[in-house]
Amino acid sequence: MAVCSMRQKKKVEFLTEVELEFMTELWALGEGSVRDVLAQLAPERNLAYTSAATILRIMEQKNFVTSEKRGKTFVYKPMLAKDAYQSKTLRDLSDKLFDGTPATMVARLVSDQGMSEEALEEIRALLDRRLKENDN
Amino acid sequence: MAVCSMRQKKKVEFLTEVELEFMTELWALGEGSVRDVLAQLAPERNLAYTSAATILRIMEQKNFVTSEKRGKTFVYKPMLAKDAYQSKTLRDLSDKLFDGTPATMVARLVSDQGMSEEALEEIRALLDRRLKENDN
DNA sequence: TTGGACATACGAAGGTCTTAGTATCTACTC
DNA sequence: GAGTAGATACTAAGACCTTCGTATGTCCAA
Repeated sequence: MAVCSMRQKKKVEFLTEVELEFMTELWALGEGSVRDVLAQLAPERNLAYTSAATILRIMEQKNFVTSEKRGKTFVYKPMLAKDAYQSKTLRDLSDKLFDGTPATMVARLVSDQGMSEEALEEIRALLDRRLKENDN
Repeated sequence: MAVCSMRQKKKVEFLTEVELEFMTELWALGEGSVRDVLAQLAPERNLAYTSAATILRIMEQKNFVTSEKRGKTFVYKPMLAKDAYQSKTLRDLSDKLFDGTPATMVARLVSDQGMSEEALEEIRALLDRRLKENDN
């Protein structure tokens, strides 16, 4: 039955829904215990302590976090920077839903409503900087 | 046991991995039968005909596609435009991984490698157009 | 009308994910 | 040393996903 979990033949690449929720708190905190993470969640989340502990333990098995015993409790720390995970996720999404052309993705973002004029300006500034770099 | 599948209390929002794979082919084809979709998949995919049929039937239950009997076979058609699904997905990703600020997302896309100079130029042009519109 | 080719419907196996209960461990206190 | 509080480990239930086999249905030709 539970033959899996021991070794992972296929490298686990992406966080599940709940794992992302937890990782988001860890990214914000830098590191934290089960209780720390739990405290960050919305009050209406109502997740049992043992559930949170299980989730973090699994995340460690998947090498998304490391743990360090401090006193009698484990403190968990992300092994994956948020930036890096963002990039990885975008690459994946681009491949699967945007024909592998990230430009289409940006185009969709920019042409959709929901971006302020400042945000758009900011992005253009970024692009200009980037294009200038490439000239060198 | 199988209490589910009959009615769906929670509206299904996103395609699963395989559903996205199928939907991608349907978007490309416009519409198609089980056999049509199967033919579009990579040869090494080796998916049984009945599996493909099951997947499409489930997608219909979830209202991702509609079917129409033509002769003795069903022809399936997307109920969701690719554009719309792209937008929806980006919004979701922005909320979950980019603190709800799409600009961060574009920034990450643009600063990561993997975008050609042409693509960058193209996006800048798009932005310029967009910003000009806003001025009116 | 019977057989064959091809289609759909259903059920089930095996996997992962989420959640939480129960058991166990550890350290401190009285 | 026994008890208690708080932590971790284990097990399991229930939901959903992917895949496919088997059963059933339909149409056409000989």
